[in-house]
Amino acid sequence: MTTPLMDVYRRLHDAFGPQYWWPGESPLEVIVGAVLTQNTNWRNVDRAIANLRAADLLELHALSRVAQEELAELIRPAGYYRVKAKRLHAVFSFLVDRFDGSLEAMFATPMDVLRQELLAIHGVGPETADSILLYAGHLPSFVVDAYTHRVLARHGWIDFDADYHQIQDHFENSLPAEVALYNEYHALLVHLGKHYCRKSKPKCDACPLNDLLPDGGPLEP
DNA sequence: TGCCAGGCCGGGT
DNA sequence: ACCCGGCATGGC
Repeated sequence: MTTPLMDVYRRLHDAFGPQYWWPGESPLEVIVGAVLTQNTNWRNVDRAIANLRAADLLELHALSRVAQEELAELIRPAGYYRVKAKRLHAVFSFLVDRFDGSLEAMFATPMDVLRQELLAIHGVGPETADSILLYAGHLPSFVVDAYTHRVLARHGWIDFDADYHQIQDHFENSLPAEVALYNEYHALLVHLGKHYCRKSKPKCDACPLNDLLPDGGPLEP
């Protein structure tokens, strides 16, 4: 079976190749990155994570013990550093209290149940929860972000006012529930968004999806 | 220089 | 049920 979104995936994969997202990083590091990258450039997040690594803090029990102000200073390059320090601590407390610090135990719980539990953590919204499920837990939850929304809306495949779960359902109903596919697809959409679908750039000549635009070019914004 | 980046929360209408 | 401001650093 083939669907328009499968075709789009093939186009993106042919054009950009595999993205190797979050390769070789520990699940914990992925979780930390998922919080730090909220509305933030990955380059800044990388600096913050490098600080944590240099401080020998990329380990749950060390992280859950470090003072929030100290954590805040270390993650400063990632921006919003005070709120993110709070959010990270909320996540660490959850991992320790609910699963005794075992990520393996956490990801063994049924995905839909776990997703609801993650969403209940202060500072974890749908994209962060789905990123944790997919990229740290290797569970098939499709990640939607601002780029996903913009790319699909500009092409007329969804309404501009479609909400997170409408967009997620659109993907999950159009694709086989495969972790590798979800992983690669989201990463490819981010790549496309960064290079060809910026807010300030409604159209780009080299965009591999140009011939899929509606007549008259991309719908604004 | 202003705008943007792999969101989310809380308060006001 | 929306809508909007706050949160903050760094790159182009």
